[in-house]
Amino acid sequence: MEDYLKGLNESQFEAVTTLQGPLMVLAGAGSGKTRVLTMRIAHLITNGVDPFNILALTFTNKAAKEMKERIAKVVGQSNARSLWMGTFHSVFARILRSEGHYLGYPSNFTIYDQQDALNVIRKVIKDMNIDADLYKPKKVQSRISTYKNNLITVKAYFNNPELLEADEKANMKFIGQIYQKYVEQCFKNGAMDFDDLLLKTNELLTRFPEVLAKYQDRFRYILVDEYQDTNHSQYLIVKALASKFENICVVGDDAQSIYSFRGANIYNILNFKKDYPDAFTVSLEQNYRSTQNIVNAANAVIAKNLQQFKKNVFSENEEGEKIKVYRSLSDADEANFVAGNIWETRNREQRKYSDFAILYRTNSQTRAFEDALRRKNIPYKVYGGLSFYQRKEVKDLIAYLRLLVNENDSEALMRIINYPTRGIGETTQNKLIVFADSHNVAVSKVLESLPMYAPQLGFNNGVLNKLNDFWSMIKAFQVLLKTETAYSVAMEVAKRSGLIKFLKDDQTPEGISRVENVQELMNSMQGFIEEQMQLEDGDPSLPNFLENIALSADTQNKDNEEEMVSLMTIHLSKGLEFPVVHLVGLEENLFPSFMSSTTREDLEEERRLFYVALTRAEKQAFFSYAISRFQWGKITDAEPSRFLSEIDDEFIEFVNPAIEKRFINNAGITSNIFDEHPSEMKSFKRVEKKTIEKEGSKPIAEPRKLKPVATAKIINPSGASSQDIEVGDKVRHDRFGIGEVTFLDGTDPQNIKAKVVFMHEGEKNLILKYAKLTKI
DNA sequence: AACAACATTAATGTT
DNA sequence: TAATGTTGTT
Repeated sequence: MEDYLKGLNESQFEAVTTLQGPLMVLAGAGSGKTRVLTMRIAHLITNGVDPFNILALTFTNKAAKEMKERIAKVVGQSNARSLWMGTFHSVFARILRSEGHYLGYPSNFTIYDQQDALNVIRKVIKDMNIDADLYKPKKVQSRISTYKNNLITVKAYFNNPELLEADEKANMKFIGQIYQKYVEQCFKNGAMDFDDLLLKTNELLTRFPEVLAKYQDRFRYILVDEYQDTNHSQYLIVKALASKFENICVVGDDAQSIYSFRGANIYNILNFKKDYPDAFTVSLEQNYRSTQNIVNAANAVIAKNLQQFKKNVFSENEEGEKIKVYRSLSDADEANFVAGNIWETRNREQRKYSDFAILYRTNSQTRAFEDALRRKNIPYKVYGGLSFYQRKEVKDLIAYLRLLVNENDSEALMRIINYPTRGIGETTQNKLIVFADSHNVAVSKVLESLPMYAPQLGFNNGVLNKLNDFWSMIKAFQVLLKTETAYSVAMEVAKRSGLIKFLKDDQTPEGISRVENVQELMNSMQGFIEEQMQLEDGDPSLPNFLENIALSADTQNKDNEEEMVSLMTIHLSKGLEFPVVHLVGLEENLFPSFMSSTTREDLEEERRLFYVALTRAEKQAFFSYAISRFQWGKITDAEPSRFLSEIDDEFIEFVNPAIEKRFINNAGITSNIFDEHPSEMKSFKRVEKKTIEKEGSKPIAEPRKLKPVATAKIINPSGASSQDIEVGDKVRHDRFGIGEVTFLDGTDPQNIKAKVVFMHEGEKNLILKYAKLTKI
């Protein structure tokens, strides 16, 4: 037996060695899925399959890269290299580059990311002169995305009475026209958005049988990772390609389908057996990652979902500790607890900071944790968020580079035609666009033949010269591109366009960081080029670099070496594991998200998300929630997430820091359910809310007990005036009006909370720093 | 054209 | 609140 097959359990072995025909591998969390996938590919190659004939589709670029490395270790570099492995988007972008001419696309088409696409949509809506309040660009964009993912082209849309009617009813009757104009604009620009990469691939394979045959023949063995998160468009591509040999292996876990907002269709995996009646199914049910307690708790929650395969995920690891649940007063409080707990646990158990992760539902929760960690001098790293390549200054430079590669990209052109400012103003720009539109040519074509168009454009000589200068500059860059490396061209662009100088003129900290970001872009480019040069079939060209950054959001590599706590959204954490996980913000309307509380499907997805989060933990998990949270610019009350009540008591334990108990008692809230009757937790949701509201709005009987923990200074953000505030003071608030301070809490002057009973608005928890109270 | 003041919106998740 | 877009002023 081959070495790599040793140590596989029975079902893993089956999944790895069943090479022919359709196969579905249901891989529970932590069941060694990646190992199975890599070993399976290695096994294919060892058994004489040419790597050239294998297509492996992953969910992220990172996953592809890691897997490739692992495969290379088994079958050698050269074998691994000729594999086709990558995300749907990157693999089919590559195919479209060589086959796009069938559809009228140039091979150098630009890939628009979400933001680029949104900008185009904004302009389309503006040009149509329709009510921008009704047609929110983001909403329109997600509509269009849904259509594309379901292969509803513009034509199909207008031929579909149901859709037309639905949009009319939704007061969105212009959607179709916006869709049409958007598609036309992208095509004119020689650009595809993310959804196009899949949609156009489908079009290519459907309309041109010879192309389909070519790739069917090429991809004799197809593997799809994270199959539960594929959308309809992806499903059809896979189906078409696999229909000849039917050597299709899909791997996934229906319990971890968390991307329906992006069009993922869980029925792709649930119905796999219908698509391939002969399919063989293997379930990987043993979890090697987590303690029994964690696995059981996760199972308890996911069991509430109706739509799923029956599985029995189990662990034979140690039983492990119960999951500790912390209740806190505010988001800041929660963050302080988590930071403190990480510090203590690290010391107590001799752990590294990199053993810890803080997982949250929304990116906006990051800030509080960053603050708390920084105060305690705990090193941390935030993953995701605004990616480096989304920053304005970086996008500006990239726009130049894009324009060099694809002149037709009018988006890029207009972005930089007057940036840095070179006297080509709004009026001139508008005239250019209108003219180009009405003559049905790209803006670049107008600039290209400026002398010819000049009489009709009616620009004065000054403007003409400026336009000429700009375009000659771009042309000069293009010439450079033929002889120089991408890096030196970019350097030249940055300097000669005046971009660097423009940025350097701004000596504020933000300005300086912008210059650094541009430098960083250059560095990453240099790194990319070096990496590509080392590859036998590498491609260090500028177009390839641009494609790479367009399709990779996961640019931040997880530095395992670094001693840092990881902060990320649950979505981002999929596929990762950490010894200790803090799952935070477990509140109704946050997790589950307020957007998801309406339909059962949405709620089930939130539950799967919870399942994913909890199963990231190897040894210990901590839950936390706050009873009030600062969001949308004000403090809102919150109640614990329903998911907490879905876990049996035997797996969790409620703990609260002493200081908080004091607060609760002092405040006259008789909510001691956490301390004295843990067995009543099942009903705490209803009980607690009522208790707080009822007790909180009562006039406080014994004001003396409410002696302030601290006398706080009102910290006015402007710093202009600050005054002392104490319990009993009458205060005025911008929005809530006049009220009386009934309680103060907190020792850190930056973070003092006040309970104020307002005359009309009732009781509010306020953080002094933000509340801008005036003493009266 | 550049800047400042003002107004609005946002914050489920991402290839 | 913070980030972004819009309008107004010079």
